[in-house]
Amino acid sequence: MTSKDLADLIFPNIDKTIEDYEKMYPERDLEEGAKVTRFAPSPTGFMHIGNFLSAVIDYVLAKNSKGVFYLRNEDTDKTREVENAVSSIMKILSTYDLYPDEYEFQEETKGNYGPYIQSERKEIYHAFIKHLIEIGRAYPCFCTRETLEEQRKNQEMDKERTGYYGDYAFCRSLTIEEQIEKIKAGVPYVIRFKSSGDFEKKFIFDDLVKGRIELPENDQDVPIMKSDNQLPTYHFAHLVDDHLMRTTHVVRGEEWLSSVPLHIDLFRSFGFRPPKYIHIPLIMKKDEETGNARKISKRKDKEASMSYYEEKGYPTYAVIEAIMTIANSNYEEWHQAHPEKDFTDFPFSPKKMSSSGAYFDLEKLDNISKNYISRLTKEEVYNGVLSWAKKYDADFCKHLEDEKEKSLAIFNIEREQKKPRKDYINWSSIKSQVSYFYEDYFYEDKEKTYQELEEVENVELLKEYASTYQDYPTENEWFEAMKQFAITHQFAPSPKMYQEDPTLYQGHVGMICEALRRVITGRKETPNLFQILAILGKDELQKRIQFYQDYINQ
RNA sequence: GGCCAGUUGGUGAAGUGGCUUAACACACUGCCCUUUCACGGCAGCAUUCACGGAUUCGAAUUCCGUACUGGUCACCA
Repeated sequence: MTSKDLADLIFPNIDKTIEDYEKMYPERDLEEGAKVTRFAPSPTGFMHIGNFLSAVIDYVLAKNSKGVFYLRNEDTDKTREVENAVSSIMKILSTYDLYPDEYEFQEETKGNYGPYIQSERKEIYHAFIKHLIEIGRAYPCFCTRETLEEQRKNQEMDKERTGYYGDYAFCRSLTIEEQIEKIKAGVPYVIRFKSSGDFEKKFIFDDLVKGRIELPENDQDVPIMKSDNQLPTYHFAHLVDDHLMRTTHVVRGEEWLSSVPLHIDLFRSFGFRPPKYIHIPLIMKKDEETGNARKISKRKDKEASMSYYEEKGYPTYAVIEAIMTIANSNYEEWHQAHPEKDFTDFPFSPKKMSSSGAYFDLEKLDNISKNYISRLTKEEVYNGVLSWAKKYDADFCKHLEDEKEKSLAIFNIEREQKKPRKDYINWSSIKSQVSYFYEDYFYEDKEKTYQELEEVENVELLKEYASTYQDYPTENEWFEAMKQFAITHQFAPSPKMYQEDPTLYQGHVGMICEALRRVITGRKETPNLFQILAILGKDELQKRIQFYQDYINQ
């Protein structure tokens, strides 16, 4: 009996060889230096911001070098799989214009290196495992979970390193006859990789972010194929897929760093050249309770999920910029210097990436987003809010559509000028900032509209002002008229004059403006009053003053 | 616990032996502008780079130790 017999017994129907697959998936014909990257999520239906970071980096790396960015569905753990997970991932990627060059679900972009769904690659994995068994680098292991658990406890008690290695790798020393016998008897088994490392020896490799890393060589005989569904574990799928799909750069979270010696051992067992590794820092968050940094968690932190940014209505570009800033902190500077360039043109450098965990700063995001929205045209803002409202606020959406011209005018307040107003943080925040413009919201509930204001005096004066109000072509003319109105009612035309001798006046022009602002908007703080008046118009102005009077007289 | 990595202001960070009396951005504070808010302008915000020691004419930058934080040690990725 030889290892060949064992391999044939385990995989009787596998007849393709490694060479066959090498021919089927040849080296990619790309320009010198082109990078092939992949985004390889497991279909849990949840897009973590850390995953997104790696997707963005993958994308930039590929685009930057005229390479290929592909999507691979890592669905080897069928117990965690969620329905439609991949389509929701695709949706997020496309929201941010991160279209994979290759993936399974669309004919025109289906690449030549598929299938891109791991559960459909079983045969390929089996061929590779079969080869490993034949050359004596893999073996079936019949240990039950219970015995392994027990062994681990014993190791802990003896203060030994835990795991399946050395003398603890019990099934490693089974003879081929014994192995065949057990398989024929139907004993369940996993396939383990026969490691070649020595834990006492140092293994040195270069990570593109972290630089040179020294780790112990791998001496663990890790499972590479599961017993129940015969699918590979992550480690083995990584080897087979990234080799056959000709990935040049593997971008993943730093939680994988310590398994690199295993992965490289795996690559070497086939004589393959391992890809370059880019282990990116985890995205952290300050824990409220302990004050310590901790990995951002999908259960506790709403901002861990990419869906948060969509619900809040952050413009996609703002999110990209915030993410790119984590990737390389000089991104903002670069983008300011090259405003016409796309983020994919950014010369991302793994070396420049911080190697410690980064906080994703929501305040910074707000700032980026604010600046970004301030640079948009009124139409762009309108479309942004509208498409957000379509999904999340049907009522507001209706107002936007029914009163489109007015809405455009609102969004244009203090916009078409050198330094545009910056007060919209994201699409979801806009409604509350502009609601008073819309009659339905303004007149909905007197108490609510005026709840935050102390009483405004001089309502009669405002009424009189309203009767003289007309459409002024410029702000200057409006304010001149306002000053004139102030003077005829013994108000100073400027606060300075009033302050010089308050006894001469009833007040100053600003006080009238303030009163007016409060009465017609229900707020103390608003944008430019002239532009608000221009949008509302004389009739509405008078109506609102009357509304206020009814409110205080009731 | 073993192994690995990280530690620069409130935050993200630049910085790889002298040009650093530590860049930039966010946040914060004060003043100015101003009919409110926002914008904008000006000013302030780490005499110091977790701590201790060593190397050096010279260290945030090199080395050693300590502390703290994170990662990893699954038939999960």
